[in-house]
Amino acid sequence: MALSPSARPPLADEVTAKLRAMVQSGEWPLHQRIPSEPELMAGLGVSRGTLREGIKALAHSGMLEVRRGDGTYVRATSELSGAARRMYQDHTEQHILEVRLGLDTQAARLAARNATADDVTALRALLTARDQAWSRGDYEAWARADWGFHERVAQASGNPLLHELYLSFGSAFHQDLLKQQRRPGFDGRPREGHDLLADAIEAGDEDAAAATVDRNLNSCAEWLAG
Amino acid sequence: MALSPSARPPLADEVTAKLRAMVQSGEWPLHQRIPSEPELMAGLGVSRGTLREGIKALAHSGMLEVRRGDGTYVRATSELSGAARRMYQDHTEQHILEVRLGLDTQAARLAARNATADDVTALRALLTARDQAWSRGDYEAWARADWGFHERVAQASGNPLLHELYLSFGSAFHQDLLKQQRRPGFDGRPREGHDLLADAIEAGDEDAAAATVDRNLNSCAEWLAG
DNA sequence: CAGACATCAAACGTCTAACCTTTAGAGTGG
DNA sequence: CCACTCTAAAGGTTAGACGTTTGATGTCTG
Repeated sequence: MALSPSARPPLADEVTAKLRAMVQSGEWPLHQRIPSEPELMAGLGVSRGTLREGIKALAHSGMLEVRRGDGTYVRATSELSGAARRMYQDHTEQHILEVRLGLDTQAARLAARNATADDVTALRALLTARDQAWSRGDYEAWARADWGFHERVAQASGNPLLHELYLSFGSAFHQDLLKQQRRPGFDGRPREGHDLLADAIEAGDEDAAAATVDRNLNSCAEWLAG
Repeated sequence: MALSPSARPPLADEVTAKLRAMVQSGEWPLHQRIPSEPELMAGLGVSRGTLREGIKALAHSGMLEVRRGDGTYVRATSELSGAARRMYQDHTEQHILEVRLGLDTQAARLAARNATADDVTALRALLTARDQAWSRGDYEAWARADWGFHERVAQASGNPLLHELYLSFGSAFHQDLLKQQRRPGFDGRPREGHDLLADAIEAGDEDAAAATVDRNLNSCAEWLAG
């Protein structure tokens, strides 16, 4: 009798889901070590093999990193980032930049449509921080602020999917950013582009926002090629 | 002798890589069942637990589907699709469409820049097939041709990363397409938009190509909202 | 006291072997 | 021809054992 509410989902999948929930809920913070396998076995009431299947699934997707002889650490809060990072290794800088251009342009357009006053305030603050960091030669802070600005634009788009995609590709984008900045003669203070984008977003001018991003990244592409 | 170039990577990871290679190389075609666990154990020379870790990693990413009591089947050729599909469940139709608009627009622009004569020929052929399918009321063929057209544009962009991303999101995009077409009053023959896009690509007019996609999808969005 | 080295315990990596549950398909009887 | 039964195959799960790596502890030496 099929009364059986049975057809129960594989235990290992439940384990995977529970582990993912622990990470996404923040109970296991980023960069921190999670409990050892024996502890989790006891806590979840499953055998080691089952538990390891769950762990490895998340490890493979980049969310966890398992270090032999040491422990297992949280490396990302989303599962896309792992796959995205792996894809990156197979593609050139130019192709990455082209994809980013597509996402960035759309994010800017939507941000112009949907950004709140808080969004605009945050964007302005990040631009100020970016400028100050450059002035005092703090490259790391500069990169963080620059990336923070772009990521905030994606968030201001009001589209969670776009935002998450952007975050997932973020690590790679950010790497490119760092690579750029180390080139001789790079000037990290092109306020024009970023300020214009913030202006367009605040004004709600979608076309201007999109055009600004387009101009910024295209010049960036030329600079890379040159 | 720790010079050891050793520090060999986990065996399970090698297994995962080998399985992925089998799928991506096409040796294990889509929708087909892969060898059983005992066979793979013998073939790869690893224990069942190790093998299962590799399989489950790919299963979790959506590339394989493991059916208890039956076997394991190939469900996708990329690992992004699984994560992408999962993300889809958490987002609305509108947000999906917005992301697609960003990717589609960029694909069209790049296609106008890089498309070969073969690309254009293929695009024209797909449009013809699309039109004919609509005429004879073959919805499935219509959807297939329509999706094929868009996917071919992404391919013609000459950007493998963009193409792969597009393919990864393809299943979900296609689902939306089918949902649309079932609405009463839907006219699947808007040749204008698609033909104009093909024209722009053939002419190498980037701005026109991007504008055409923008117009098409925006009207589509309005139609969905209305 | 500082640094190099030896040692140990903890944690993950892998293997073996068994038993359970589910599934698809062959086989059988109506 | 259909429905039922039965069975072999395949994956699901568990248990225990041993190997390997890593980080930390402790000790010895200069």
